[in-house]
Amino acid sequence: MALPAKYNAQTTEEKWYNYWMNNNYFHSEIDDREPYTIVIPPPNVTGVLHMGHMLNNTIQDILIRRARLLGKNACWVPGTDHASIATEAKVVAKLKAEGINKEDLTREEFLKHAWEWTHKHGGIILEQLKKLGASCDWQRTKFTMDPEMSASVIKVFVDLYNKGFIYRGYRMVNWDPQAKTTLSDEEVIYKEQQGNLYYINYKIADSDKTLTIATTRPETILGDTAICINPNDERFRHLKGKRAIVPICNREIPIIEDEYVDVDFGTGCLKVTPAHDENDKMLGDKHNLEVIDIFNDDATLNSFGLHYEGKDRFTVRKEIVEELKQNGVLEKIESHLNKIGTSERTGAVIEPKLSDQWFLKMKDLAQPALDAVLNKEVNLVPEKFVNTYRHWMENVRDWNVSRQLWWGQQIPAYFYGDGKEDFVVAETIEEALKLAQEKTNNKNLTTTDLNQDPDALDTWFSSWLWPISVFNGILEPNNPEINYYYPTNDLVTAPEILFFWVARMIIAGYEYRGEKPFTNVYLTGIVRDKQRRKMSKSLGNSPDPIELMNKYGADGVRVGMLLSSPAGNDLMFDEDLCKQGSGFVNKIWNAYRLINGWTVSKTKQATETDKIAIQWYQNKFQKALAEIDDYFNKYRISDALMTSYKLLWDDFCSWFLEMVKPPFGEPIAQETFTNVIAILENNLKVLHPFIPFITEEIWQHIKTRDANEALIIASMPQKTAFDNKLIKEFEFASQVISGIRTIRKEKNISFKNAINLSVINIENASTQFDTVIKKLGNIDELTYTKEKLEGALTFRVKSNEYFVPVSGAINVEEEITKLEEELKYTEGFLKSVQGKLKNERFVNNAPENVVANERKKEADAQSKIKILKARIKGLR
RNA sequence: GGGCGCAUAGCUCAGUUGGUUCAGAGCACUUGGUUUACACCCAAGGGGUCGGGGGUUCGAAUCCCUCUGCGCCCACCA
Repeated sequence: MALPAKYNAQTTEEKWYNYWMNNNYFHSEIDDREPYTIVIPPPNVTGVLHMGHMLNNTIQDILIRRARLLGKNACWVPGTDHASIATEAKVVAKLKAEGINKEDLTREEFLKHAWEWTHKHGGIILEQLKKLGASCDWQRTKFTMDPEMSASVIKVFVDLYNKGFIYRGYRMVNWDPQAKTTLSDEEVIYKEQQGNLYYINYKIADSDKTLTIATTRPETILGDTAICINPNDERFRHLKGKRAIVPICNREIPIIEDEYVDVDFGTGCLKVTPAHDENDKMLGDKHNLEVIDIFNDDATLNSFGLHYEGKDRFTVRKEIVEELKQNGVLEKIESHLNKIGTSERTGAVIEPKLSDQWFLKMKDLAQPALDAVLNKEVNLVPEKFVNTYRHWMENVRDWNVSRQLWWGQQIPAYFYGDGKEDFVVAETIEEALKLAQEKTNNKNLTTTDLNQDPDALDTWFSSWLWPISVFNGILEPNNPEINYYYPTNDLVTAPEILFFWVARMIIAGYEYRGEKPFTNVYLTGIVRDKQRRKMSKSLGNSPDPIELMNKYGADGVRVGMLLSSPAGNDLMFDEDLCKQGSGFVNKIWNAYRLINGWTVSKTKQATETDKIAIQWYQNKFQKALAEIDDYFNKYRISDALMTSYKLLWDDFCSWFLEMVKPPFGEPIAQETFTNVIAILENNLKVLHPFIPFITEEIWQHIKTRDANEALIIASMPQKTAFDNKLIKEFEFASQVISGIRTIRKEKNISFKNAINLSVINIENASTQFDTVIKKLGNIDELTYTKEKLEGALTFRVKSNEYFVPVSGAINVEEEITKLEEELKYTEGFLKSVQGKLKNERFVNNAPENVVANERKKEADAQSKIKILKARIKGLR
């Protein structure tokens, strides 16, 4: 059947994706085979595909398709994350645009809007992944707020509370004044910012003296409840036991002493604001200081802000500096570089704030997860992340799991009174009531007396269960699915979420399954542009993946993504790489067009060239297969692709096909053709994980197979031993062919003109590739001789000398110069080898085989020099 | 401030436990080639003091020290 000259990626890719889907090839069910499981890092439900997803999911699809071809029961579970803060922010913004304030809605009303939004915009990203070719088991698609997923989260919260791991604490937390919620430490991004250090004079009570403090946040002086000095600081001995007066509000505060204060920083006097700084809180607790919170939830000042009440903190900073200046208490302003925390989601500057929140004790839970990585039950790839992981786990801090949001799992804590301890934790309100009745000894308590904590749980508190909950392993810990598919095999994700997610999944795995959640964690790099900038929406430097796939085909983009992304290293994305990818697809297409165009003869015998070519390629293929296998074991996917790429392009197309290609107009022997097809099929299998569409297209086009089996579910070629000697001999022959080509080029001898070739075979090179040399070099007669051929062009491969007799004079001077250059090089080489051998310490200390090798090199060089000298002499 | 990592060709990167004249790949570049699959092609080439300096060793891109320049993670200096 004739093939179109141009491969149409668009229509072909859509065709085969539908075919795979219709035949249910992505779906996995429990059977006798060994399972191979990957759970997708669930993207935000309302997100759209970006280049990071492309890289990530390309790798996952390669792994899953390869496992499928290797005969495993491959199961790739897809799904999405409710992304509480990000999604809620989007919904709030959308409502605002419609003139609706979240504050004016009830929780139920707001959630209705949120679900509408989710249903409208959710899952787009999963559809986009299909275009990439992702062979996920879509029947298993999960969402972190599916009923049983949420129920798992609630069950785990209650369980951890009952085990004493979860507690409620009044603590300094990271407050995002824009989203009006707390954040975990990991959600705070520190940025360097050029700010100022303000020096402010405080009056000392009952004295006309002052003291000067330095602060970066002058607006917080209204919340000051002490001044702290170092007890060892001689300069401030006179301040001991005194009191100071806060400017503007004229409040009298104590001067306390603590060695925490750095004598060398600022003025050595520290103002203490326990409500708005973690260290100040520590000092406050230690010295029993009053706590004055001066901010509202949106970081405007409250009534403690006096005449600044209602104004934003940054506005107040400017205005208060003015006022201090006018009052003459502003000593000076210095420029100061400091780090400020910002919200990962909203970008707002974080305000440390004291509030009641829920925390998870991490220390004990983290231990098995730390051990698992250290003793390699769980492998991090690349390994350098082990150190980072260990450091974090050894210093892990308690996890603030509550968020002042509505979108997410509501915390199953029920309050029945105003006291700090007047609450119970239970999976349902009925159970809560029972517990509350017991706790209060009040049988008259009803559900209307119970108020559920309005806060929702951190998104990561649901996603840390992902590898378990997608198989319903929390609610039904003994169901067959979880027992079969868990632990999963590989996790492919970005290093940015190593702590957010990966570490916590390992923790949850050990706590709830007593077992690791996955064996290998492959951490991909960050996708950057050519200027090394991280690709992001705000910079506008990220190409649209869908457009890329429209332009280069999904196969082309997959290859493009991989061509330069070793694990853990950032990937400098360059659209040209996709072009190279589609070029590769085109190359395969054309190779098949060639083969498909041959006429096959049942009577014609396979030629000697055919036979040796097939024998060589089969060995070469096995060698490549072993290499590819090794690369996959090391998660060096790009290298595995490059090996497959060169195998197809160089070995298969440039060498093999050229060898077996029948002369123009002639048919190919049936036997040879059958072998060519088998070899092509093996290549398609190897390439399928990388470029699934073009390979399936060609596979399906070949009509010679027995069963109507799809490539996606075929079996990888069996690995066998290979003859490395044969491969080496071919390399030698290919160098002879290169030599002929060079001569042709230098002397302007067209390939169409056949030439003769004579050889003095000192290396005793094998003759089995002679017909190949004749065919690819267009050699008429290939003869072996003992005598050099005068007046012929010459070249050498190792120590063999090749002669091409030509009519017309050769340039003797040119020949001599060439020979002399080679002689000089060889003599230099010999000298360096002999230098080594003359060195007694080398001969005595180096291993025997190394010395023997040097001796062989010496002998080879000596004989080569002899030949070269004779040759030069002959020419003169 | 603490910890980890990187520096090899114009670009992106390989280079196992020191041992072939070990300096390599892909892309890019130069030159030549198209009636017979592919110019998204074929062939032949050029190109690096392995960041600087010192040391260990018979021998260093590889091990040690140091300097320089980057990157990442963690951390409560107002």
